[in-house]
Amino acid sequence: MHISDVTSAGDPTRTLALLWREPSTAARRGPQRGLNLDAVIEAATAVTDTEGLTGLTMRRVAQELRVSPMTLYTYVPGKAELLDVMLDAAYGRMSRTDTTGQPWRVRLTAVAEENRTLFTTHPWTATVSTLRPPLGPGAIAKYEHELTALDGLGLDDVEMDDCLTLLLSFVQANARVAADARATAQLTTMTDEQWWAAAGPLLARVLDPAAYPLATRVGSAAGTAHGSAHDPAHAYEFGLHRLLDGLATLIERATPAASGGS
Amino acid sequence: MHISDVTSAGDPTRTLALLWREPSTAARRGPQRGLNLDAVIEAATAVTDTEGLTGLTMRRVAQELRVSPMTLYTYVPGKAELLDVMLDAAYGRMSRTDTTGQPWRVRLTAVAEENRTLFTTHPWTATVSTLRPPLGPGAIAKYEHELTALDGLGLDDVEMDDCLTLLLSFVQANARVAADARATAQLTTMTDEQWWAAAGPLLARVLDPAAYPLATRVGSAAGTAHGSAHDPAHAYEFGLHRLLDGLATLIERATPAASGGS
DNA sequence: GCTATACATTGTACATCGTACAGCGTACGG
DNA sequence: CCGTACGCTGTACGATGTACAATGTATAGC
Repeated sequence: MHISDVTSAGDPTRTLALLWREPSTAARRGPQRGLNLDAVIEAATAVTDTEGLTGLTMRRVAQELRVSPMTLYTYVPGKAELLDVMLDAAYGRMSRTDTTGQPWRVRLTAVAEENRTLFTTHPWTATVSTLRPPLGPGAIAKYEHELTALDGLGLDDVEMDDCLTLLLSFVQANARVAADARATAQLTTMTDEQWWAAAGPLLARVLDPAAYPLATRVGSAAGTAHGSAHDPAHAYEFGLHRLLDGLATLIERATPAASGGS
Repeated sequence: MHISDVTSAGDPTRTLALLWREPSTAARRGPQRGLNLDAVIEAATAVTDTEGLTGLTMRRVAQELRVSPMTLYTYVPGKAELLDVMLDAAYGRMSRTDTTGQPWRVRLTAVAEENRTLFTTHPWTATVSTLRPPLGPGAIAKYEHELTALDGLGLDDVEMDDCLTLLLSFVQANARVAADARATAQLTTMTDEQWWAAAGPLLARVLDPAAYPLATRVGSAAGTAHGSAHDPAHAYEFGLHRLLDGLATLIERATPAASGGS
């Protein structure tokens, strides 16, 4: 039922120490640790990749590591912080294409594509809120990299952040739909196509086409065009083009010389 | 912890009958019903408006109606279907401004604004997945109304749906941030400003500005420009303008005559 | 009017979650 | 060599959605 979780729900000090792997100050006294933070992150990520955010439970991760559930709390203060470090680690592992010298459209498309790949390989990353991002090395490196794609276009600092936020928000929104589709399909054991195939005829019985002419016409046109009333891949292509067109009027006003390719 | 839920997780037949208020075929035999579906919807909506989606529990709604939790199952097959009818009811109550004759930019801005108002008055509507929308009278009326804003612009049916989807997806993504902010603030008893105020200095200690020049410069510029690293209202204005600019190149190619206002 | 039946309502119960807490055993600092 | 800090674990609690059986009520058919 539940799909999305919050990050950074814990104490910022503790979380930041975790993210930046601050070494423990005091000398270790007790027994050897059987695991380490990265092992926990890896196991948790593996579980969540295959079973979704609903599958991410402390018990499940512990089982994966052949350890009692409570043991995880030795390495992580709680589930929220675990999600934080998982996210930062995923950011850190993203591929970062060097597109210096290329037209800005190519550079922004690459940024979008890199995030799209992240959301594809780790669908759960699309559904967590990044309002309070994990301020770890991964997230910072990602931010730095993505800003370079917007550097030298005549935008001021705030505009650069605005453009990046808009672009990433679009890619994430698009990926959420795909993630939702997967989660819902798993939850209801019914794919989207099956659901629309079941709901469509039923709807036709109660729906008066004369009362809602546009809805019925456009709805069925869109439904038949892509498979089943919504095609994330098509929406991505369409949306990205519109969005870049929209950024173009801003960017080319700032630097009339810079004409983006494609 | 959990913010987002899925709609339409139940049997489409049962859900559609509920949405369209199909009268029960058989004659009523047992005791009088003490409530009705709309009362349940109203109570559930009131609870969720004030306490968020996490506050929406069957027990809580039942308590509001001074009834045992299991009683709700007389009026609704389950929580998923309850969310469906709640959403459709909220759609049905949305105000629909008549903007016929106005320039397309004005019309689309009105559509965006109406949805923004929905997400403001009922924040939870922004966080539920509408991949499988509640196909009730409210949702259909909303779809019909919003499509009229895109009618007569020379777009084909699929393009109309594409444009609307993109626009609504943007408004929803923006509203999700605001909803997340509220939920996180409630969960951690710490506002966004407080969180950034706590995390910022900590981050400055571990972050090397030389290694991440753009991130530190742009990050702090954006942070000081709006209150705290992200301002949903600003992002909305900025994004909507870019998005309409992007749609302009599509629309004005379709109908060179149609020049949008603003 | 009487009874059988359909239905509204409810208390109890179960599986699942995160995690607080106390106990147990280990290995290092003095 | 011993006290103590720390890793690890079993048990337990409150919260969730909802299945199930029991209880009571109002109507249909006679």
